[in-house]
Amino acid sequence: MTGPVLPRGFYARDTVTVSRELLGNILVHGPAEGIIVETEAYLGGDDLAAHSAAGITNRTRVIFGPPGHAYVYLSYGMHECMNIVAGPEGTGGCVLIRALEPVAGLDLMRARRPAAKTDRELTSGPGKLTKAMAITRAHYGADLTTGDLTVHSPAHVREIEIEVTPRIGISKCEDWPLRFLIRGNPFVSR
DNA sequence: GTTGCGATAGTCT
DNA sequence: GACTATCGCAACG
Repeated sequence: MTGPVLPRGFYARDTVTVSRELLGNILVHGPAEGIIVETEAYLGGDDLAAHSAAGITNRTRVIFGPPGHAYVYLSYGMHECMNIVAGPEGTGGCVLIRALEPVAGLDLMRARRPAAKTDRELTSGPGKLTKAMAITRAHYGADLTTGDLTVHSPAHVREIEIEVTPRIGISKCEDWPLRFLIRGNPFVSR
């Protein structure tokens, strides 16, 4: 059960706001659905940890396009990671989706993630969730407001507590507090 | 429960 | 040619 698709305007606000408010919303791809429980903000401008810091290249061009589109890239040569372009067009901000709480299509996810020994391991990391949700680089540039891959508000809004920490796995701007997660949720990474 | 390490390929210098 | 916005397994305690 999900509410309406988040509109373009949701994503057009500043990247940190979008990162925080994405928590609790639901990523939907066909029968597979998961609540977003952990995100990271990657800013345009002087955030040297962001891929957009390299400027507009073949890989990063979608980050500088209109908000609400998917930026999917290959990490460490084998895992895909999914981001959502945020902020006004041209600013180079995006939000990395780091973890989901699976809510529908669990059997499908288990089949796609044979390495997961428990349901907690299905989507508790950026490379894991793309596998479980069948998100690939074919979704590069996909419009999340109209396509088969969408983000919905929840049918019933729940009160959540947001925890803020530094981002994971980077070697620049390591102490910027740009990782956001739902406090106490067992499906967050690491 | 934790720590350490190798795999693997696309992207940029 | 170096460097990754990671994961899973093996070897511990």
